[in-house]
Parts: sequence; structure tokens; C-alpha cells
Amino acid sequence: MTKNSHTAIRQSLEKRIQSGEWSLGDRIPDEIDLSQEYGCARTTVNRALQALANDGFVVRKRKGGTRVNPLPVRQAKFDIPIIREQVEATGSVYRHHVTEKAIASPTPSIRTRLRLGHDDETLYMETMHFADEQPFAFEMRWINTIAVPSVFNAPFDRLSANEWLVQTMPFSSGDVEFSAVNADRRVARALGTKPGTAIFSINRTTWLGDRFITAMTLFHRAGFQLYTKL
Amino acid sequence: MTKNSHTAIRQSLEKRIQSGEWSLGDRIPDEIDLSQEYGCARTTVNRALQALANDGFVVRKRKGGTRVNPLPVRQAKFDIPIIREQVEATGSVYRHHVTEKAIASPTPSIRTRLRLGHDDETLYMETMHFADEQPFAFEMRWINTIAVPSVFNAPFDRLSANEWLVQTMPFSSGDVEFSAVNADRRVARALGTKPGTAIFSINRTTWLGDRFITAMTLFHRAGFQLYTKL
DNA sequence: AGCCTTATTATGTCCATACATATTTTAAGG
DNA sequence: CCTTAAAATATGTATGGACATAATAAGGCT
Repeated sequence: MTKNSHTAIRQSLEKRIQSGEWSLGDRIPDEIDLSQEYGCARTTVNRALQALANDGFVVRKRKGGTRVNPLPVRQAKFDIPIIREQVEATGSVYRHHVTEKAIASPTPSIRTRLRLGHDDETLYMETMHFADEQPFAFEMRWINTIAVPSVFNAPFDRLSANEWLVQTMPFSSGDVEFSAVNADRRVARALGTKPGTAIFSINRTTWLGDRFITAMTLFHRAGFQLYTKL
Repeated sequence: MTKNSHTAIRQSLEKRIQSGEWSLGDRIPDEIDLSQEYGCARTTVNRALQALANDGFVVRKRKGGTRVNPLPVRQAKFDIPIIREQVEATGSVYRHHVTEKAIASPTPSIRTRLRLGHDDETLYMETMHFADEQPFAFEMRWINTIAVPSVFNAPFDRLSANEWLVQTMPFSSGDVEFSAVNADRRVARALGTKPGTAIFSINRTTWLGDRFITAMTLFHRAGFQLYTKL
């Protein structure tokens, strides 16, 4: 069992909700009553209830009290690791290889996606990621050379762009998009599969404040699965 | 600006980390120093720092102090909504249609996945989900009739199994698996696309405690994307 | 009834303090 | 020098009290 009062109370309340003691939309006792029931201070119950609200189990409203969330929304959380760590976590040996690296004027669609000006240039890179010498993922990436001028000195032979950027600009924000695409000839050849194979693809755009840092499209090997617990 | 002291402090610290005031792995001032700097109680700083630790910005250790996380892991959070809400959120009209519903003895692989006994039976259902009368997703589902006996009285003509189960067993746990698959003939016909098309697929298994409730495979229409902010 | 003002109420936040706990540092002893 | 025990330290948690805030309920007026 957990020892701490607030996590213990949290778990207890969670079980009582799961058991059906209170059903969807029901109001549960207020903090003072619960604190008496559990024999602790109100702040401790408050902490437990806030945690439950944070995870979507209950909805809280001033004066309205705390209710079991009538619209429970399950949240899936994914860790988005560095590809090397993802590979090594499975016990495989990681290797990457930069197949292309050039200053390029991005296409209009990329330009829009990155909110770039008319003559802004980017560094375009293609990288292959291997697990035990088998293709693991094929990466296409655009980097804003103005926001990240040090990119020209980056040791991309040792570190993948993926990893280097995480270490250089660690706390940027961004968005992610998962989709399924049919491999075209180029992607198929890179991943060692047949054109048309369904490929799990991740699109990521990264910002620091309002400055565009990098955009990436990742094509995973055929059969790749992304897994998480709810 | 935010008014509350603890969120304000949290944001301030987040900015200071992003600005590079402390770099990866650096130790940041302890709670007492920060509380003096911000002119508040230690508990308030503690709350802000715990929130930062929770989101992976810092790592905290007793006596060791608080450090900027040297291995920043980005977390993507997805809301997994009821399909009807997902469709209606885009302004489309939702409709579903149960195309098959029968007691069935699941295949060995499904049986293993669900940790079912040798002669346990399940209710097997196939459902089509439409958005504005266009195919949105095709669902295959197995339900444990022993854990959910009320399933036989469920109004599946009005409510999809998806929605009914969420309302009936709201706070179950489970796991999710995202992948890309080539549509076979059956899936392609259901979704109105050609066999071989890359389809975004979601596999979900749901438990209440250690009891299996339901397993589902969802095939989304071609071109479907799952999007989130980091 | 309908409308406005005022009380009531449950949660939100903060504080000062106290003690617990994990971890490192230091000191003592061999 | 190495091992072991004691002190120091930063975070973790709990408490009781106080006041703020949002939302509802109650009351009084036209």
C-alpha cells in the first residue's frame, strides 16, 4: 500500500468511484466531510481531489462541489523519446546515417507550415535510422538556420539531428501528427519494403516561443506500433 | 498574466529554464532561496516545482536538490474521445450502424490478448461509424459477456458499443496501440476505399481491475490524422 | 411572477510551522 | 586508508488557520 495520506486517499476515492459507489455525474461529499471521514486536514483531501480532477475522474466547481466526471475522456500519454533511445530500449544496436544535407528553399507547403518568410532558407536533411542494421525509420527534416545558426557546427556524424536538437533546444514546444501513408518508391527503398506498404508516419513541428525551429517527417519501418497504457 | 502565485512562479521558472539561465543538468536554487526571491512561502515554491517535475522539466531528489532534467522527454497527450464526439467536433453529423452482432468463440490470438479461459465466450460486434454519411471508421469489437452481462439489454441501435461501454464502465483502465495497416478487401469495402490503402488503426483493450471488459480494433478512413500539441 | 441584492457555501490558494525521509557529507574509529 | 556511524540538508508531506473567489440560494422589492 501507499503510505502517504494524500495518495492513499486518492486511491481510495478512485476505487470508490470505480466500484460505483457514486455514479456518473453524482456529487461526492465535500472536502470537510471527507477530511473527517479520513481523519485528516482539509488540505490533504484537497490535494487528493485536485489530483483526481487533473486526471479527469472528477469535475470540481466552486460552491457546486465535486462530481464524478459525466464525460470521462480517456487520455493516452506517449513519451516521445529520442530515436536512439527508442531503439536501444529494445536491446538493439542503433546507427544513423545522414543521406542528404543541403541548404534548400522549402516548398510553399512547407513554407506555410513553418510560417516562414518569402526568402527564408532552411537546412534540409535526410537521415536513416537503423536498429541492428535493419531500417528503423527514415527522416526528412527542415531546420531554421536563422533560429539555430549553430547547426552548421553540429557533429551530425556522431549525433543525429534528432538528438542534437533536443540537447541544444531542449524545452521547445510543438505539435505532433500521426498518420498512415502508403510508401512511395523512395520511402519504400529507404525502408527496404515494397511501394504501397502502409507506413506509420509522424509529423512534428517545433517552436521556441514563436520562432520556428525545425519540422520533421518520420516514416517508420513496416509493422511499427506505438503503444501506451491508459 | 496569471494571478495565482504558484502558477506564476511555475511559468517564471519555466521561462528561466527555456532562456538558458540554467542549462541541462544544472542545479537550480533550493526552495528556501526561491521562496525568498519570489517573496512567498516555501510551500508555494514547492507546489510550482512539483508541477515542473511532473511535466518533466526538472528532476528532484531529496538532499540532492532540483536539477534541470538532463534527459528531457517530450510527452504527447491525446484525448481519446467517444467517436461520436470526435465526429461532431468537426461539425459533421454522426451516424453508426451495427453490421454484425453474435456470440462467438474468439480466435486463439484474441483469446490470448484478452487472457480468456478455454471456453469463455464473447460477444462479437462490427460497427460502421459515419460522418456526414461518409465512412469514418470501421470497428471490430469483442465484449466479455461474463464481466458485462447487461450487454444483452444494451440499446445498440441508439448508442454505439463504444459510447455505451464508456457510460456503463466509465473508469476502466487499458492499453492502446496505434499502427498503420494496408486495408484488406473487407476493410476497404467498408471504408469505401481500395484494398491496400494505408489505414490508421487503433487497437484498444480495456480492463476493470483485472477483469477483461472489451477489446476493439478501429480502422479509420483513409487520410485520417491524429493531432496533438506537445 | 420577475428582478435585483445579499448571504451562503464549496473550492482555490496561501501561509507558517512542524516533522518525516532520503541522500550526501562529515567525523570517528579501526 | 578504509569502513562505519553521525550530522547536515533539500525535498516530501501534513496541519490548521485564514482569506479569496465563483456559483448558487435566499430574501426583499416592484
